[in-house]
Amino acid sequence: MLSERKKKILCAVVDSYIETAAPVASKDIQAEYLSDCSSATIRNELSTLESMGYLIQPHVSAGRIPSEKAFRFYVNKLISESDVTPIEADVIEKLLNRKIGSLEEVMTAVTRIIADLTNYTSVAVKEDMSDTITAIKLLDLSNGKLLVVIVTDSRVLKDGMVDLPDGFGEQMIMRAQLWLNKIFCGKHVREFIDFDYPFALVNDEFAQYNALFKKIIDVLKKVSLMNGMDVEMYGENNMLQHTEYTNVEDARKILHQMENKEKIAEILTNDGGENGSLTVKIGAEENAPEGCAVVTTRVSLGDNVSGSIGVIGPIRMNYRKVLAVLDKISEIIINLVGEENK
Amino acid sequence: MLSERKKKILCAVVDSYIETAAPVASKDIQAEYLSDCSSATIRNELSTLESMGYLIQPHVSAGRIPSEKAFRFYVNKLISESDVTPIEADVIEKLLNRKIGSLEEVMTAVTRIIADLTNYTSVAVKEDMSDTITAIKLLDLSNGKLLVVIVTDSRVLKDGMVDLPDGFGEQMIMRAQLWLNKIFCGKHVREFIDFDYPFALVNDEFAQYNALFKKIIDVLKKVSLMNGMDVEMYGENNMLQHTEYTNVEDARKILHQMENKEKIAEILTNDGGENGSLTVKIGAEENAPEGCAVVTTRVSLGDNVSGSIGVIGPIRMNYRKVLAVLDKISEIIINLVGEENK
DNA sequence: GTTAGCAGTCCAACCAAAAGAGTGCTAACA
DNA sequence: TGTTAGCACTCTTTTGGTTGGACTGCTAAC
Repeated sequence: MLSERKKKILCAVVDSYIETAAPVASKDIQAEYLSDCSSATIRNELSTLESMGYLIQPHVSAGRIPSEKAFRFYVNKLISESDVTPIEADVIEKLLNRKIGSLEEVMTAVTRIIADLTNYTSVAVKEDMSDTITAIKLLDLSNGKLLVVIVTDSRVLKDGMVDLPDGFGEQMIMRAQLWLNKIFCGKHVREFIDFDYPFALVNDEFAQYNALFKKIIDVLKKVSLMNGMDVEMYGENNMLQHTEYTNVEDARKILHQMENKEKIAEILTNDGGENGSLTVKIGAEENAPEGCAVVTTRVSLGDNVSGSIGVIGPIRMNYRKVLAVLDKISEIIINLVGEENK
Repeated sequence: MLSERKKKILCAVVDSYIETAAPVASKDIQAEYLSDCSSATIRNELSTLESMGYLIQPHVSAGRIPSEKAFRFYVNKLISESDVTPIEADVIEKLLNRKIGSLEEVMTAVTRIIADLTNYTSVAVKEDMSDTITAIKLLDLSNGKLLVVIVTDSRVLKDGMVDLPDGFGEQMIMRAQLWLNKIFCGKHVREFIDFDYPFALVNDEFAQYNALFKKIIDVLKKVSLMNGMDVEMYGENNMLQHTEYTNVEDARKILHQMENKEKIAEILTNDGGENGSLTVKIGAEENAPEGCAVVTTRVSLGDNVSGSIGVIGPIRMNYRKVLAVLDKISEIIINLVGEENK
């Protein structure tokens, strides 16, 4: 267990390092955080903190920089003390209130707001656990095309367009629609990832529908590939503003990691957490992208839909601010969803 | 007018610079491109080419690098001699043939293929000149929501979802649909950018429809903002691979310019060009992003729809390859569209 | 008009020296 | 026993100077 003074000094190092990105010297700490004891005392403490694994000294005549363990300690402290300053709460609220619309629109708005406010990269993931098909609608666009709309219990899946075979009149479209509903309603979207066309289902009378059905199933397959997960990301290039990535090679690597949306989505969603809970993952061992930390909050968006909102930034991130912003955002969204379900 | 030898030397400088990104010395040219005269002769020529504005000497004991004027000359020569090598044509064809689907899918596939093949950034823009509304369909999703589908003569606009007011039965939805079609069919999508809700249009009988109509018009507005232009972009991060952007600050600037999709779309579309024509814009004076060049080809996609496909890269770009790829791609797409219209 | 040769310029790399930043240790003190 | 001042020591950063090399421009000869 760390003494109070050690805690104070450790947090001072982290705070200072977050601000300046430079090794922190004993004198700095004395001047800015702990004027009631001398730099020599602080040096002693720093030395033991280093041997405990909290600090790293790049070379003998340099100050100390915090290890990932130190960041972990710092973040735990922030969260446990719920030291989440309600700064800018009203700004966020105003920004968001203007943009209420579909869930997708909220996601887009939220990522933009967070990225702009924090200057890091922001991600939102929506997971749909249910996605049982409740209806399939065929809409004749009167130009030889058919719009296929797949409705699930929680959303309208991205619709696809299909060429209408010659000689398909309104009657036949209605019949096709009936058939499709009979076959697919109540099934789960994910069942179609490896779906082979069931010729047996279609008797001779409906042979002429074959081509059409095949195409519609292709639409279903495509949709099921997305697996009920929507990922929205914004501010990737903000990463380049931060001093840790001074050479282009590093920057390239970071941006490359960001391109893997599935991976990022997994990081955000893979440990449940309660509605409104805040999680922080630091560094590659904790499964964040290399050299990065990921702060996440989870929000429940209805019975079978849940979302994660996150910020990705350098390990030397302004956690205080990020946690505050995410906390506020999740609160607003939870309220918003609550109201809607009234 | 340049002598033949000057042309040869100038192109040699550009070729070499494209390959190595380093100033080109007279000896290099002699060794690799022009062994039938001495380096001293080449030096003389280089000196006059410099005074003509084609070359730049970073310092007195360095070789020469090409100016934008030199690149202009080089590219013009490539295009006029239609020196477009048909390399990799079959690769492109195979890749694309797998992905034929809606125009949107083709756009996505095309940008990915081009970006991967060239290692630059690729953009595709689809412009729709007509976009007259031919039908508005309201689809009851049986969960209190109404799906609004707006069909134009050339495509289905992104549909929006609207809450169904209480007590709206099938009959009323049908009537609303009739009304909407009466009001909006034949109008151009762009008319709705500054559309104020015309209360006068709605007589007392339809007062109850007011709220619904307002929402639907909001959907229309949102759609018209996109102004019939679809932009697809891929490979932004490829820019970081190129040696001109060695410091992160420059890289950030470039990527920041790429974020402005509207600007990029404008660059790609603002001078017409024929079906299959190739255009190259070099540097900021020619309206490309700073430090970049943009190679564009235009394809006609039907009566009122046209597209531009482009590559954005550093001014020191491998024009030969890029021109070849774009040329082939546009050929394939033109064929593809041609077949469909048969 | 072309070329060899040479002087001249500038850059890049290297090294040494000096300055600066910070620590660790020691000895003294409360 | 914990704290502190002071100093020696280490390592980095900066500076300045030197050298070697890369190219050119010019001159004179062909």
